[in-house]
Amino acid sequence: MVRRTKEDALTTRSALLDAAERLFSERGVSNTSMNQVAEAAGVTRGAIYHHFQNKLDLIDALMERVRLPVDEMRDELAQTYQGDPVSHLRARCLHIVGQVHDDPHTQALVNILLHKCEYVDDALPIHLRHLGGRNACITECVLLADKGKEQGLIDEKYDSKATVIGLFSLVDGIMYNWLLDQTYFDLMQAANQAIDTYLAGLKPRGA
Amino acid sequence: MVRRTKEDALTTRSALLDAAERLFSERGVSNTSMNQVAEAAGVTRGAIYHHFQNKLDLIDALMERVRLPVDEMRDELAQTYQGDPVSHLRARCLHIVGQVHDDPHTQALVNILLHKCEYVDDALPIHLRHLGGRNACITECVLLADKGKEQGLIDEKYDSKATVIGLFSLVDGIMYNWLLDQTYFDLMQAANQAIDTYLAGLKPRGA
DNA sequence: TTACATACATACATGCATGTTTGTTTGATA
DNA sequence: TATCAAACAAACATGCATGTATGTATGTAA
Repeated sequence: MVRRTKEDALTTRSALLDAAERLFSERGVSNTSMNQVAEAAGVTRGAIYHHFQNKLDLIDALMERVRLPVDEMRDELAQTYQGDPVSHLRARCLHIVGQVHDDPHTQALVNILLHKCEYVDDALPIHLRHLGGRNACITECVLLADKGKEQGLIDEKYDSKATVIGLFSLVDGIMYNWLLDQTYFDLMQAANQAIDTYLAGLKPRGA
Repeated sequence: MVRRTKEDALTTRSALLDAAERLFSERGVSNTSMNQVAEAAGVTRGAIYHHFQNKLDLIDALMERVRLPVDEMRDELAQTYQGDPVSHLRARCLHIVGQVHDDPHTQALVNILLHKCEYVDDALPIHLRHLGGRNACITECVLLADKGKEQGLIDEKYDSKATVIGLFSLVDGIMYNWLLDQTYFDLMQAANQAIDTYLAGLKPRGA
């Protein structure tokens, strides 16, 4: 059956994205063929190549559809936040982890990015978007860390950029390992304790 | 020219592993064909299929050749270490990072594991080895963390397993991000500060 | 020196993934 | 209502990756 109206076309497109997201996350990007995606969506490859140029374009649309946590974090960072900069950092990190924990779309996409695709030259545009968002987010958080140092909440000896990179790496690493084996530990508990530990370590010794 | 003596065969095998390690790390596992590996090693696919059953077997041999940092860490953990448990943990984490930083083979393999292969069912045996080593290492480090709590070096409120998972995730995340873009930050500096921060956060508040 | 096994190269068969092109059915538009 | 374009399906062409089978030259042991 051919979908005819524009709404139907959007339904098809959405079904294709859903199928791709699921299959990529389950079986890996390069291990999933366009035909498999089409079949899972109940159409043929003709539909895919009508809506998307190729597999990369399909992945690009996947990332376009889901706001990555770091992007959302940047938006919220722009808003005012009552509280000290360190609490602000903690809230944002926990928000990222929470989104991966609770939102299936986000979880699938992060899983794809961390475990189900290879960082090769062909996929460079996709990874550049990933990296670009992260770096911009880091840059903004460095300002927060600086503010924390000014307010005496973070020890002067710490370099702010390294501080933020460490914090983000901690969050990345926890999600990375949890997505590898979700039964091995509880994500939210581990994230809460680890972030608390790290942030506690930032305090000046005298305080 | 055909290699004839046993030594020559080992040379060929080694050249194949070198080529595979380089190509996989540069262009991704599923994006590199057996033919490309053979050509890079100066032989034909016949040589590969003589030495290895298939691509998975080739990767398996790659991992067999290089001792992963966590495996080495387990060995060293078994040895006696003068100093407190927390310093012990710090030294081991920095050793892992240092090995990735300094040893090209280790760096290539970790790069492959983190960025250049997809965690799909087909590659399960390889990833199981990876996970197994990590989990065993974590189990041993949990004992160290417990000892740290006994000695009053680590706050009682922290769960030891979560403590170790956080520490390992921090190390994983830093290597993960550094391998993504080695120009963005200095690995050893970031690792040193981040690990120090995390370990400092483990101390009891009163201390 | 003969005989066999090793260490490959070469050739073959197969299948699949991709990209493109063409065809068909309908909705939308004038 | 006639026409055009959208939304696909279906068929086609191509290339590559894999696995295997065969061939061959040489080291090695009896």
